[in-house]
Amino acid sequence: MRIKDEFKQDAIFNATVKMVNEIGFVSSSVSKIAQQANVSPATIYIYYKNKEDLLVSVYIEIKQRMSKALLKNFDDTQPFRDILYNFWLNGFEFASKYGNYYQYTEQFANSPFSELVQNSEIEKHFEPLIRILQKAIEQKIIKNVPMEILTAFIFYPMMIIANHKICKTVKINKQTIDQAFLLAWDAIKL
Amino acid sequence: MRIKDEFKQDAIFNATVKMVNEIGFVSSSVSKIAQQANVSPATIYIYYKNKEDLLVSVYIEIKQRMSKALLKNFDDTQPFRDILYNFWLNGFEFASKYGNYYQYTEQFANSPFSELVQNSEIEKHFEPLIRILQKAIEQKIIKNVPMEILTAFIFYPMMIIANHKICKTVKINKQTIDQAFLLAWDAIKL
Amino acid sequence: MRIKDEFKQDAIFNATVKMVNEIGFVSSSVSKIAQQANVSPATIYIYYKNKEDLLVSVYIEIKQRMSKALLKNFDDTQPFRDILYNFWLNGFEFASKYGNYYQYTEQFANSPFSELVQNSEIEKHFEPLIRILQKAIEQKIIKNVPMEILTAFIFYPMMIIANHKICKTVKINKQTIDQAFLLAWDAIKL
Amino acid sequence: MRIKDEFKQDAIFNATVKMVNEIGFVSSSVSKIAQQANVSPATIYIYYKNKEDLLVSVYIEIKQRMSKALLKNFDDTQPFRDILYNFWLNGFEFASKYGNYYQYTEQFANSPFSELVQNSEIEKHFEPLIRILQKAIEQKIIKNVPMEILTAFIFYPMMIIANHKICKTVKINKQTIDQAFLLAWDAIKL
DNA sequence: GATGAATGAGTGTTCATTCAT
DNA sequence: CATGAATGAACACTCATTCAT
Repeated sequence: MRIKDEFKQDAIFNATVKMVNEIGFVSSSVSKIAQQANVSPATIYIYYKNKEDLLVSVYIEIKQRMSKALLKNFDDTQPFRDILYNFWLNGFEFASKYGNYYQYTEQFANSPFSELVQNSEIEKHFEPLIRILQKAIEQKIIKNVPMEILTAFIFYPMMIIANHKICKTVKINKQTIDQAFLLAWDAIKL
Repeated sequence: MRIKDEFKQDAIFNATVKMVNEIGFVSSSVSKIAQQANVSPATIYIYYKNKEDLLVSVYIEIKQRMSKALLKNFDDTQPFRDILYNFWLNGFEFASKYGNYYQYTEQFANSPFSELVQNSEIEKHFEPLIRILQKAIEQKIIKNVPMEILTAFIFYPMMIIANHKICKTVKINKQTIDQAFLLAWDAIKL
Repeated sequence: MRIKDEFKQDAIFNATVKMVNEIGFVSSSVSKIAQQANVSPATIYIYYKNKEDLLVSVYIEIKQRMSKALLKNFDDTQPFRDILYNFWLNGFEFASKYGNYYQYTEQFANSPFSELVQNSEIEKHFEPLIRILQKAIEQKIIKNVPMEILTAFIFYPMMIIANHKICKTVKINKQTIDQAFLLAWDAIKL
Repeated sequence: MRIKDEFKQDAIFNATVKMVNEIGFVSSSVSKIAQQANVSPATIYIYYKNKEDLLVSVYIEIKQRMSKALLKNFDDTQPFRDILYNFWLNGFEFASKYGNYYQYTEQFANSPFSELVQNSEIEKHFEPLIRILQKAIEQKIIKNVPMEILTAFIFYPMMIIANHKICKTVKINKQTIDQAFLLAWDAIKL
């Protein structure tokens, strides 16, 4: 018998991201994705139970790659501010390289599909960051506010600014990235 | 000729928001919306050119109501910080009252439909706020960074935090709202 | 607005019977039926909730026509044997005229769909016959055995013999019909 | 070369009968049957040319087992009535033991597949019974009517009554079986 | 012999939209 | 203005069958 073709699975993954980016969640049909991947629609159902499973799986995969990228060179022996800054730079690098991944996750997260994914499933990948944030609170480096508020000022502005849609008018460069980081830092620091 | 029934148009508006909230953009079909509005599918085509027109119109309408709500009691003779704080409170009040509106805009903005709406069309409603932000920059009250960066630390965190999805674990109350405002303020202030 | 086209509904009914007769339950798809009825597949879903509803509705309709035909000239003031003989003749007449109806019911009854139809729903149409059978038992005209056994010797042999498939070798005529009735009569009479 | 695995073939046979009984002819797909038989779909195509061949072969196999069961202890030196009674008892025993076989044949016989099977192919197994029926006609023990009419009063009522579906209200026991036999006998006897 | 991967053609069903009233 | 009937095109998904191993 034939063995499962790793190349095919990858083609389906890429086709899914591409289609969702180009024509959106609403219009991305299984057959269009299949066509983009140069594969029969039926083949998709070998690798994924159904369309929902496909979309969710792609989302989780992206989130994993994302967390991996954002935590690159993560080193909790460094000063807290440096760790955060490194995280910040990683974010912009990832967003500029994989803007399409980001767009996919945004569309997914703002659809009812998102309820199918355990939030904890996603967040566990960011656990190291959460931990040093908590430590920084204890060491009175940053403000003692709920984690959700902290991330609202670190994570989301970064994503918003890095997202290419916003950046039509503003050129993103080292200076803007540093400027933005300063705002984030001022927001949270004690 | 009879005039278009204001009541029916409103029913269609509400049905559209409700359906998108309940079953998402992907599954919201014209006939389902019509059913929810107690109206024939054909009737929708009297008020809107097609489905796209319906979705876009609803989006713009919501954005208008939103800007109106956020700028309530806007008074540019007040100190800048008070204006911003008032804006902040309005945001949380709106989000708690009209979470469904917010969810609709999020789904819409993260879909390719959003490209059909002139960004300026939306932003013009927030023009008063933009103006006082620029004045505050000139007066060296806040940091001199691009407007997009400023809003990324004022507008988006507010929306994120106010959005009920986030608030499963954290109870939103006057204290958290004030805490969050402090972070936003520290982020932008000089 | 257009009103429901009685002609269309009839065309769908006939197309369903015809297709099931020609290519069987297994192969009769909604689109084939629609094509046969000169109608869009979508149109069928205006008149019937789904395929199952279509098949069941057609079955019930046929059964109603069938019972009506079999009980034609039913007159319970006549002698019991005459009533039964009349019923018998009606059966053969119906089968010869509407062999396709019979074939449909057989395919339906021997499929899992049959469980979707209340047996009582069908049997109630034959209630007059059941009543005179019971009276005949009380008057000691026929054997006192369960109703199911009686009908197994009246109804089913008639249907089997009348069914055209059987009759490839045997020519059905007045004589065979009378012969068969004699067997049925001898079977049940006391 | 390995020889075809008798065990596998049997598993496919049983799986086919089981699936058709559980979900009907219409929904019984090759892959579902394969899964039920713990076998790859491709394996089925080693033993059978195609799906049609599978269904037909299973039908013929069942019919063979059936005729064998019904003619158990067949002894044409016995009196005709005893032979028939023995046949009758065998029928009920088989039906109670192998109701699923019976259901399969009914679904098959009432589908267009049945036309693929030579009727003579099936009937040849019942040839001994046919022969003594003819002898009984010559000996003026039973009525001189076409064979199809005779069997319509012997074979079909037995099957109908024995079929478990009918027997929801009536308990089948030795008494009912004997009652029913009496009707059959009265029907055909001279 | 046996298998799971692979697929084009088909399934039942819903879609956005138009039409006749 | 308002409607439900009507539809071709598309939907998600499964089918019988073949292929490479």
